[in-house]
Amino acid sequence: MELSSKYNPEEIESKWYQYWLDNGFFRSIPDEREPYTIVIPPPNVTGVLHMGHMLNNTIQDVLVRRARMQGKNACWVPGTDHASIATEAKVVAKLASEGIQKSDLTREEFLAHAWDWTHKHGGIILEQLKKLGASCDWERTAFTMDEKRSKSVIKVFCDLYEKGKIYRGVRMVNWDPQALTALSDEEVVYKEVSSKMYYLKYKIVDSTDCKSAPAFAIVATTRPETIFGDTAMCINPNNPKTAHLKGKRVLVPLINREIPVIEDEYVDVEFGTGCLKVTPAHDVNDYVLGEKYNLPSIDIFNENGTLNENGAMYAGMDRFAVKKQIEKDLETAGLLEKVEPYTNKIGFSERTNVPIEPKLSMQWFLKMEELAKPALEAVEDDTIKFYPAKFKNTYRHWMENIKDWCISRQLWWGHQIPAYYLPQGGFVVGTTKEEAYQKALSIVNYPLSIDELRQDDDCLDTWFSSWLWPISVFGGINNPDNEDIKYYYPTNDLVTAPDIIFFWVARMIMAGYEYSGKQCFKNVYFTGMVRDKLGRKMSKSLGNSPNPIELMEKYGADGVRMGMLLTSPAGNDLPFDESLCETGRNFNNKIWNAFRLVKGWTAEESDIHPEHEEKATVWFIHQLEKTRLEVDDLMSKYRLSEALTLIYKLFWDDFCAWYLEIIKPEYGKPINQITLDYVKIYFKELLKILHPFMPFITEELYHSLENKNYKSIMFDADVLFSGNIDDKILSDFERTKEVITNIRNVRASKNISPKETLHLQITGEHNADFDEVIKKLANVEIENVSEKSTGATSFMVGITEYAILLGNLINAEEEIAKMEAEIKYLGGFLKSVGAKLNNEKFVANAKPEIVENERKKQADAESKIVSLKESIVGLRK
RNA sequence: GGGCGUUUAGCUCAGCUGGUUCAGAGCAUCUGCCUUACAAGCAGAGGGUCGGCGGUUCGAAUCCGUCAACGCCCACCA
Repeated sequence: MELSSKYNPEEIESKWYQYWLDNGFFRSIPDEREPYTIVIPPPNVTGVLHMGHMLNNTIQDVLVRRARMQGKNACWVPGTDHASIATEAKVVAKLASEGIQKSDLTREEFLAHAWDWTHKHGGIILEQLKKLGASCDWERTAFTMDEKRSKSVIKVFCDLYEKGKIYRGVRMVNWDPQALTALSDEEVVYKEVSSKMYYLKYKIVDSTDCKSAPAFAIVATTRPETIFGDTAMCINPNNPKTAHLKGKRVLVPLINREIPVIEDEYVDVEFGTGCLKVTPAHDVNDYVLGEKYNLPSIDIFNENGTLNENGAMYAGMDRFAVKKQIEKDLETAGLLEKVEPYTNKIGFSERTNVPIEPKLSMQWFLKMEELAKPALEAVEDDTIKFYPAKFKNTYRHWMENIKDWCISRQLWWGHQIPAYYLPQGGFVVGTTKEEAYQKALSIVNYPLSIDELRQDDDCLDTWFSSWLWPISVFGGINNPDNEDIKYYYPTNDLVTAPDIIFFWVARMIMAGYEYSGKQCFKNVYFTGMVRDKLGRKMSKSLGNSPNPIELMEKYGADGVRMGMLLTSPAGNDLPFDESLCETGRNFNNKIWNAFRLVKGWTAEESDIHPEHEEKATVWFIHQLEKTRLEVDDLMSKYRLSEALTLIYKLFWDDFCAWYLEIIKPEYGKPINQITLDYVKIYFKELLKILHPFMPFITEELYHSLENKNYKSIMFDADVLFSGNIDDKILSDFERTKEVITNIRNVRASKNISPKETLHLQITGEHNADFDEVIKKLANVEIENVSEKSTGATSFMVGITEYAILLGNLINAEEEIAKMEAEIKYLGGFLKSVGAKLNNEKFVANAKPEIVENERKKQADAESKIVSLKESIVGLRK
């Protein structure tokens, strides 16, 4: 069969993925083997694959495949997240485009649309992951809102409520007037915006305008539209500039409502005018002041950001329109002293990108302090390890200052809060309406039918389901003693991005201890953020995000996987450039062509194993095993890109550029059978080391290499070599490489064809083991001499001199100049070594082996100079 | 404002507890090659006073201090 000189991934990739699926190779069920478990960070159910997913899932697949190859029972649980806000927003937008308003629908109708949408778009992303080669156990695919997960969430809510950890309360929340829901602090993004500072005039009650006592107090604010919610003005008691306001009352502009002047050191004397308007309903700090001084709180907004009846003449207008209008009206009324441009930071909704409105509302909260304790400890003492460890700092800081978690969201798409309100006030919590009803009956003293219970309209924050993920995917909440949870839990590694360390990672750790009494995973690998090569975040609006599917079509999944991994140290951002995929593709091609070469060889039985082949074959096994150990070490530290780079060099440089070149027979000639057997074994080993990184091409070649009926490379856990690595063989071969490179250099500089055999003279200590290798790769004849001939150019490797006879090609002047430069360099080197050795403190303080080494360096340099000088004398003859 | 981190070749990064000629790798660049596995390739080469300054030490890319630039997180003076 004629093989193309280019590797063509498309057909091969789909073929093998189907083969893996058909044979159930990703399936995992508990058995006697050691388990290895990863749960996927569930992507949004209606999302599509982006580069962040590519990186994250490639890493997980590498870890899972590696564990599987090591003979562990590897289980990678896939799934998706219902993503309340994001999904609901998409559904609302889609309905709007059809002329349907959410408010026109009942909850049931809306949810029917949402499920339709979910079924239509859901799972696309999982199909895309298959293209990448993700070896998930698809039979375990879970969804944060499927029946089992929903049951878990409700059970946990009820349990936490029973334990007194969940409570209801009026709190200042971040209100998203577009999504019509409260957001957690983590869902608010602060952005710098250029706005205006308005200086408003509040008339002082019972004052007349004169120089000593002005009639107005000036308040600086960026939000004049909120004056209708003012319930006090605040000054700093220590500020002489505002001392005249003490004990006074002032009038809110335009509506002339009287409010008191209060005093608190919170007010910054330096900032603005020293007078602060206090609007407890619409500002977090004002809210705190309001609590402290028992101020009334006037809510002036409707849920959608328009003003309510408290907004007087502006009732019904949108907050932004009011801001514009009120500026004009204040101006007209002579109550606006001035307006200045001002830059400040405003919170925006992460999901809808509209400015959030601090708003008082009734929400559900979860007490976090107790939950945080074991979770903080586990990370502090490395029970749960973070890679890179620097994220421990971030984690600690958050956990030590943890606030209660607002878990309710005013959405329909999600888990509805299992609290049921009673007709005459109060509520009960129960996993089902029936259970709640029974509880209600036990506390009310009036006749009650089940239909009179009204379930809370809100649903739970999405993260309230994802924080249970590592347990709930194994049914560990509903059935804590089942086989799966006992076997797979705690999971091994979690691979995720650092931006959800609080949202998700911290909360999973807490839920883990609360609901299993154990850590939920052992290691957390934080990936970096994928950026473009200019360092910008990838985003749809910039259009700088490549389509992963197209990338895989262009470079092959293996090529893209390699491209992603080549430069992605944990926790550091990944500046992605398509050329990385090109490198990956080129490497695939290299592997492919190495295979073509080996596959094309015919073998010849022979009793004699040619020396160069035998020696190189021994060398390569040591090189292979050395690299394997280094790779193991790097992988244990989650240094994936370094491990991959080592494998890359092992294959490209050591295997192809050196080993295959050494043993390659002349065109059309057969190769020695023993050598061929070894080459195939080595090739197979290389494929095995490569497989976690590049699953497709390795599976293809593994099967093609020999006609044996292999099952899959995925389970080939055999270890080829268990002997000791012989460092001498490795260092001797490194010297051999150096000799060969030097000879090639001579050829290049003298323009001598590789076909012309040269004569090499060796003076000094030299291990002849690899002489046959040198002869073949450098095309030389070798002679050991005590003194080299004249008319030769020479180079040194260590303290041995290698001379190539060039006859009349030699240019004595050039040679002398070269050697004199070398002598000069060595002279400088000797000087610095000598300085060290003559320094008594160095000799006294440095470790003996260091000193000994310096002595050796000195002796070597001296002997080199001697032989160089002799050579110069020889050339001058 | 508080905290964390980064700064080494044109680019992306290694360099662990100071000491092997320790200044490295890959990519990019340059030179010469279409040599029967691979031009998506082969053989070579050039390129950095390790962000600045100061200190500790016999010895600093490595440890300490300080400054600067950049990045991230937290807080949010209206």
